[in-house]
Amino acid sequence: MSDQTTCQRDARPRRLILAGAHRQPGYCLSCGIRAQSVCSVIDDDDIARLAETAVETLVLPGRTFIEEGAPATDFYNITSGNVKLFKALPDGRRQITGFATTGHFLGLAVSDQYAFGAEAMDTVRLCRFSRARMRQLMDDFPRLERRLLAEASNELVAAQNQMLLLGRKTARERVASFLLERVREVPNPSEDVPLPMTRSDMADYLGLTIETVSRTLSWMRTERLVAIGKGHTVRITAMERLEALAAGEAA
Amino acid sequence: MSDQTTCQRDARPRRLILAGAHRQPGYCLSCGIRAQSVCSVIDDDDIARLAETAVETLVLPGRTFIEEGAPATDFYNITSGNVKLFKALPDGRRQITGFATTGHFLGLAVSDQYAFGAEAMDTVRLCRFSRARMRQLMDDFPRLERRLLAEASNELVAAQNQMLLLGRKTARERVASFLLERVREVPNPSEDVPLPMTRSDMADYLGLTIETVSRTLSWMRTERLVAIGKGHTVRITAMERLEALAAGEAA
DNA sequence: AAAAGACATTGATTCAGATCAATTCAGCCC
DNA sequence: GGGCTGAATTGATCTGAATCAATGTCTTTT
Repeated sequence: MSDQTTCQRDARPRRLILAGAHRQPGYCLSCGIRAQSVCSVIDDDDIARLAETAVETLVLPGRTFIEEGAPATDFYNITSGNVKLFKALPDGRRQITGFATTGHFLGLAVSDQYAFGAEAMDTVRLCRFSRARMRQLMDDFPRLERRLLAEASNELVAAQNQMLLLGRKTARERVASFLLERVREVPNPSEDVPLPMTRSDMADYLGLTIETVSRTLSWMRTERLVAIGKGHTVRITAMERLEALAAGEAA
Repeated sequence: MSDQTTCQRDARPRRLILAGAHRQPGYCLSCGIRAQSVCSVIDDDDIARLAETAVETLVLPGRTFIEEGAPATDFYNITSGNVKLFKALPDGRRQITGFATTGHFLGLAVSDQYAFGAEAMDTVRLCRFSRARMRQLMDDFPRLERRLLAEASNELVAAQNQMLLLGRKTARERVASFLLERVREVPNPSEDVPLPMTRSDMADYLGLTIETVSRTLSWMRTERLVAIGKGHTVRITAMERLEALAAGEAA
């Protein structure tokens, strides 16, 4: 993380790598900076062609860096940090469609407008490509396209799960599902699960109000399903029952 | 449509084509039968390698041909007909995550289980590939992979819209959004829009009950927003107002 | 044409979650 | 520590859509 300061265009990296799923350290495909988790190694000889159009950006917490409906000019790869993706209605109602973190690609759209907004939840570092550049990169590196297709497929599965949640699950089932989704982010299921978002974000993600989220968490505490810790953490204390609840198997 | 009877493996087609978005007639990539709407032309010389592993299947109305949670062995391309995709909870609650028709690909998943079920709404004709075969096809024909990525991107956008609908829209807004989605399927917005699904399907798609769907359509009729025709058709009579309602701009 | 069955509409009532309204709590900055 | 501010919790009440319950309308079968 020490050399993860700004975009080092001139400092030729040895290998050019994409931040992403495989969680091994390497260099960002676009800007060549060292990133924490990466995949899709591309060999040395390609560097010259690639290290050109790189733009690395630092986004401050709370900043909306993709505006829903704006012309979709760029394509992003998150190098570090957490992002919430959302859609909104004119009267302010909001639906968070997902959370994205290190390695995620954003802005993949066939349309010429962004279909969603994106806001930084903490300090976010990302690499920005033009869409033309992206197309070129996909032509040059079929692995990138394969990778994007895999990511899109996974997101589609997640989206289908979320549709089931929003369309058919009760408040308790929704919160249980959400907590289990968060648990999958930590290595050990019995340790504290960080919830790096506000109650308002949870509500907008789950199609509920902050009051209902709060009440439901309180209910889970009295039912000994979870222990609510200080500073936005939760520990699961009855995994089986929580899983049954999330799956809609409750009485 | 005349020669669209069964899979004609031995009858060598002149060109091998993928059913899909471009809406031009041609031959199915996998089995070589003539399909109504196709794209992604692949040149003659590839036929020998391709026409092998073809399996064409005819699916009767109401038949579930992809079972949620079953091993994801195959990959499908719909040659004709309409399909509903859904997820279900153990107690029978159901969420339809989308409708698929001619040209759609199904079963694209990184996981080894199908994330959703698929049921034929009418007589459906489809081509089945093994997943190994699919991988090979993608290697041989980069256009196919490009095409799948575009389709996945579009579906992702649709899924995000649906999440906003399910999480934050009222019953009236949901039904209005649904009708406008259907209108986009017909060439002329003022003509009759077919609704080839039952009230129950609409309810399971919109996260409502059949009663609420029915009541809402009746309300729209009395408000002169739509005219409800015989045999599952609707005509929009106040497009502007319906669009405002769907967008959540109502008073 | 009548009977059966599935689908759709309409009405009465209930209820889960929203809304409105106070507190209470957790950081933070002096 | 003591105020300050935004977030979270808890309580009281309301309401949109669900549920329960007929009734009506197509389609298919014989």
